[in-house]
Amino acid sequence: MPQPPAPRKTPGRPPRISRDEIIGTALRILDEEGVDRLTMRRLATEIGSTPMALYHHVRNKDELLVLLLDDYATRTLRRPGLPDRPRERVIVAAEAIHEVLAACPWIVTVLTADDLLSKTALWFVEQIVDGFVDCGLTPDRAVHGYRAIWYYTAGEIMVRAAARRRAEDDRPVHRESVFADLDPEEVPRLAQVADRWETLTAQDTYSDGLRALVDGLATR
Amino acid sequence: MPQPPAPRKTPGRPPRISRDEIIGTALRILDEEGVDRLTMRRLATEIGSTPMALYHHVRNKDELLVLLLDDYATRTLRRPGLPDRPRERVIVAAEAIHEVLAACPWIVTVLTADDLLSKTALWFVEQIVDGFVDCGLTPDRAVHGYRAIWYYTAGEIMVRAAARRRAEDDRPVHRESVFADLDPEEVPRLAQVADRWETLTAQDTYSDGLRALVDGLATR
DNA sequence: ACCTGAACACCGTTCAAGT
DNA sequence: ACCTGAACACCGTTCAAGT
Repeated sequence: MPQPPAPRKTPGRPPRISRDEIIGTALRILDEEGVDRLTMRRLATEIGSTPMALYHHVRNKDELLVLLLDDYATRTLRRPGLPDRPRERVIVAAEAIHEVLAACPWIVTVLTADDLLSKTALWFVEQIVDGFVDCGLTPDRAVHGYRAIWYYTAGEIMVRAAARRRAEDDRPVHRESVFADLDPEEVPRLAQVADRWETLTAQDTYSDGLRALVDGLATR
Repeated sequence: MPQPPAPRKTPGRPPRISRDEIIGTALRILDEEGVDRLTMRRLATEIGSTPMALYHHVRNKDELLVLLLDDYATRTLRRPGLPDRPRERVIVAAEAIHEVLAACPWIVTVLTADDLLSKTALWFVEQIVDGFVDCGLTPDRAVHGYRAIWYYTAGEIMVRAAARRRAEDDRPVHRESVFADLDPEEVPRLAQVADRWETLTAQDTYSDGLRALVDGLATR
C-alpha cells in the first residue's frame, strides 16, 4: 500500500486529517447515499475540511476509490474452508469473491479498475489457479481459466447491479419496448418465453453458470 | 424506437436540428475523441446550437446513449451463416455480438444500461436460446444459458476495455504493486506465473472461455 | 508539512421567455 | 413547435499563498 506523501519525522505542521479518516468518511457516504454522492467536495465538507486538503493524502479520486475497495475487501473477505476436489476448490474460491463483491453495490465503478482487487484477494486467485492446475491444466491455461471466471463474475455483478439501479429509479425499461412487438415468426423462442423473461433474468444463477464454466474449463 | 416529441403536421416553427443530426454528430465525437468528451454542451456547440435545443429531441443524455448504441448495432451487426450443430450455433451467435461490441470502446458505459441492446440483437439472442433448446435444455434453462453468456461477454469487454484505457494513459498499474512482493509460501502458483501474468492476461481468450462455458452449459 | 481561498474549466438540467 | 439565455447546483483539479 503506497503512502505517496512519505511520512517524515514530524518536521512541519501537524496533520489535521488522516488518510484513515478520509477512507472512513468516504465509506460512510458510500453506504448511506451511494457512489454517485461521493465527491471530493462532498467528502471534504463532511470531514470539516476543504477539497484541497484531501489531495495531500490521496493522489486523486481514482486512487481513493481503489483504496476504498482495498479496505472493504480486507475487512470483508474471509477465507473459506477448502474442499479436497480441485474443481470444488475453484468454485468455492470464486463464490467467496463473488459474494463480497455482490453485497457491495458501489463496487461496480471500481471493479474494472484492475483485475486484482487487493492483496487480500490474492489468496483466492491462488486457490483458483491451483485448483485448475490440479485438474490437469498447464499453469498458463490455469491463468486463462481464472480470467474466464473473472470476466463472468465481474460481468454478472455489473449487469445485475445496473438492473437493480434501473428497478430502483423505475426508469422506463428499454427492454419492454424491445419486447413489446416480438415477431413470433422471426424469433419464436423469445416470443415463447417473453412473459417469463423478467422472472427468469431476475433469478440468481451465478453458481449454476460458474459450475458450467468450471466444468467446461476443467474438461479440455 | 420512441419519438417522444410526437411529430405533428407542421404547426409551429420549423425545426433547425433533427434527431438524426444529433446522433450523427454524437457518433463523430465518440469516434474522434472518446466517450468522455461527449457531453450535451459539447454536442450542442459542435452542432451549432445550444444545449437546451437537444432536449427537444432526446429526453436526456441516457436516452441519447441508448439511441447511439442502437444505431451502431443496427449498422454493424451482420447475421452470420449458422452451422447445423446447435452448440456451434450458440458460439457463432455469441461471437458475432462480441465482435461488434469489442470493436467499440465507448460501448462500455452503455453496456450495462440494458441486457437487450436493440431490436437488431434479438435475432442473435434467439439463436443462442434456440441452440440451447436444441441441445436438450428446457426453455427456462436456455434463457439462463444466454444470461451466463451475456455476463461472460459483457465482463470480458468491460474488463479488457478498462485494461486498454489503463495502458493508454499509462497510469501506475495497481497490479504491479500487488505483485511486487508475492510470498511464494503463501501463493506459490502466482509466484510461479508472476512474470508471465501480463502476457497471459493480455491474450485474447474470449473464444476459449466461451466454448468452455457453452460445453458446460450444454452438458448438464 | 499541511491547509486554505480563489480560480479554471467544465458538467446535466430547468425555467421563463422569445420567434 | 422549436429554440435561446440565464441560471441552478454542481464537478475534479491546480496554483499561489498562508501557518
